Amino acid sequence: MSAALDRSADGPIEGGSRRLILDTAARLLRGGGYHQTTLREIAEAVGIRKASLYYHFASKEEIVEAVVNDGVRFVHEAVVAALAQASDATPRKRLEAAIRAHLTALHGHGDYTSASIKVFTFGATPTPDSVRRVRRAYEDVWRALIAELQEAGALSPQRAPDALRFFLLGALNGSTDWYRPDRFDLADLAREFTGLITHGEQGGAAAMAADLASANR
Amino acid sequence: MSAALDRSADGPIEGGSRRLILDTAARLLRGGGYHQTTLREIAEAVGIRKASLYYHFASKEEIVEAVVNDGVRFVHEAVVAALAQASDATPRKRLEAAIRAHLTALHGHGDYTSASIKVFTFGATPTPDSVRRVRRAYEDVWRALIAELQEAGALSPQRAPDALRFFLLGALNGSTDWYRPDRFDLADLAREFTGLITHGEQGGAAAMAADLASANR
DNA sequence: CCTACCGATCGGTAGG
DNA sequence: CCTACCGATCGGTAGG
Repeated sequence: MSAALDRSADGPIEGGSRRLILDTAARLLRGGGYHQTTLREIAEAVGIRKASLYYHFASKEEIVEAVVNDGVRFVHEAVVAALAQASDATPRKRLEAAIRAHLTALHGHGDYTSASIKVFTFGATPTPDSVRRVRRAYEDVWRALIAELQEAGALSPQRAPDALRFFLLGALNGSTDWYRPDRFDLADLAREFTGLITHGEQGGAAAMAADLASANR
Repeated sequence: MSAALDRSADGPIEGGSRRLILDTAARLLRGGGYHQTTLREIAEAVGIRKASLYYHFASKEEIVEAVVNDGVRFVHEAVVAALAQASDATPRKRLEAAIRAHLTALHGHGDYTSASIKVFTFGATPTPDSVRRVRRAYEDVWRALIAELQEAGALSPQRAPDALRFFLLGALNGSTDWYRPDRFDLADLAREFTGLITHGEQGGAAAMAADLASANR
């Protein structure tokens, strides 16, 4: 939570109120989406009256926007960190690290990330600009990674990068509809998914050669 | 529309009323999902009063259920038909035909199919049994196809079939979030997606050999 | 298929 | 952070 957003000096409010509201909203949005989640539910779960939410936020949309952006930023940072840590790994391993980080952020931590996926649309109102910006920034990470992997030969250069990105992110985010912690292991899933798309038209030989070249540099 | 469901003999109702309601509901559900779409909207778009909807359906849920099931059945039949027509093709071509049929049904015909994807959850009420059955029946088509392709070597037998199915169907259905007719060609997308997952750990050589063997039998 | 109506609930505001 | 209230709208029903 940034200090600029903390209004604890402005009124009858303790430190974590705003964050508590967002935590609660994230949990409910994750389950119900935009329209199903009501301000009364959020307020009741927090332990305050509904009208009190308006001391912290100007509207329902502002609450949802904050949750969604936090969720995407969290995945974004997790993937960037994983790629930085795997900067010397093979292209394949870098892809696997990015996929694992995305899946882990999506399922392993809190509710913000899942809520972000669930709230793809903001109902009748258009998607806020800030949300589009934050999403776009994260997509750029994958744009760059896919370009890198295609150059390195770990992903077939014959595949259209946009289709590849849409396909992969769609498959990863779709996991919110079927993933169950007791049934899947996130590291296993990441390995499976990486194996699924790691070979191009030329097949595994080229990718293996690329892996070796990368490991030796 | 089955004759058993046509109640045109029961009251002041013309032939296509029920179907017109479902067509309209499908269009609105596709855009807004379960909670955003209201009975008033549907009625107004049809040109009747909201209360009149209850002459044809017992509840909002019944309308949505009919749309969702019709949508899944439509994709199901399209994919089965495509596979039947490609029964002599290579495993790769069969997969591509199934993917193309799924994408075409999803984006090329009416609103039922997209509405089915959009209405993944039925709000607070649990997903109706009929919906679960219809969805499951369609998943079984992919279960069988994936098993067939893994046996034939077109998909790596090292990949967990369930993860593969979730991954692929998630990616295909996620296309409702980004697909634009003016930007993508469905046949091109199908070819891209097929190329993406068509090679296993052994790489393209094994798959190519399998294709040749299949083509020669 | 209609008019008329229902209680419940929605997001949001007034005023403290 | 509260009590009290708002108009609008929801899915659904009565009765024809």
